[in-house]
Amino acid sequence: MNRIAQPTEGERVIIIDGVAMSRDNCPVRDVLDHIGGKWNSLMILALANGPMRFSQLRRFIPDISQRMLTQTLRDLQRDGYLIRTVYPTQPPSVEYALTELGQSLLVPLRVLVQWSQDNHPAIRRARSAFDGKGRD
Amino acid sequence: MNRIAQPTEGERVIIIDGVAMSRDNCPVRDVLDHIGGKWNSLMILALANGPMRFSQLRRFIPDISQRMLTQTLRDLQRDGYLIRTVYPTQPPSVEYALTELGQSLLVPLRVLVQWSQDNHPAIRRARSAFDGKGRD
DNA sequence: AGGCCAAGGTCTCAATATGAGACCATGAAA
DNA sequence: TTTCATGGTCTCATATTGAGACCTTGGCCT
Repeated sequence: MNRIAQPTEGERVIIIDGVAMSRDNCPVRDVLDHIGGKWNSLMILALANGPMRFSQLRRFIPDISQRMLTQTLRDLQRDGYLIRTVYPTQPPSVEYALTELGQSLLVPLRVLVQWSQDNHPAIRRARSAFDGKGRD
Repeated sequence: MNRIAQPTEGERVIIIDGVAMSRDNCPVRDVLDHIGGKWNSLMILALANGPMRFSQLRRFIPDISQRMLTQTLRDLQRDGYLIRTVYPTQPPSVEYALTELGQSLLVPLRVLVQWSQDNHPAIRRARSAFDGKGRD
């Protein structure tokens, strides 16, 4: 479960559960850094039950700015999580849909969602306990 | 799998897989926003196989700044994922260890890690395909 | 004795990321 | 004729993060 390898003299790269803790050459950090973005995983979940258009997503996630919506969609498209289809209507409408890769990411995301629901009360308790300790 | 409820006249809160897309009153977004931070989930994974001290973590995750290390640890402690123990040595040493809550978060995180490993090649392919499309 | 190092931080300042909001072209609806 | 919706981009203000100096105490080396 924990391995240590030394690529060059004196340097050690520590790997836990397949996660190299140094940024370079670590698949997991590469993926995590992207889907860990502020809006990315939420966007995947938003598209979970069918394609959506730009403005639709905007209304769907009310607190995302148009700027970040564009950028998040581009990032996810670049990584192959979704496809962008432009329909030549007037004005053109654009549809975003999950790819198979995107769909498959739903599985681990749902595990996380489930965990969050189950443990949210505990987290809230911890938080108020911590914040309460400030006073005396 | 998809429900719509209206808390106040005209307002609609859309819920997918238990994730309300509006920020407020959504347990999942509350949790996700925190563990989705840049260093948070990585830190949990770093502590997966035993407690560690501050400087140890710093060496472990070479590209985190001391500032963010402190802050990330505080956040995780606040949410109850880890405990901070100060040993009254000279100079004092501080140990960070996962709580039960933190340990339990390892389960969904590992699912995500597994997925990342499995799908990293596909993502890299998608990325270079996308970037290649820029030229002509 | 003087200098350096490590412990676990905090403080300041620069770089980067995000948010708020104006703007754009088009065509349909009012 | 003004207005709206489409899917964006552009600019500017505000967060968030990174880089690096600084701090205190004691041990080690010379």
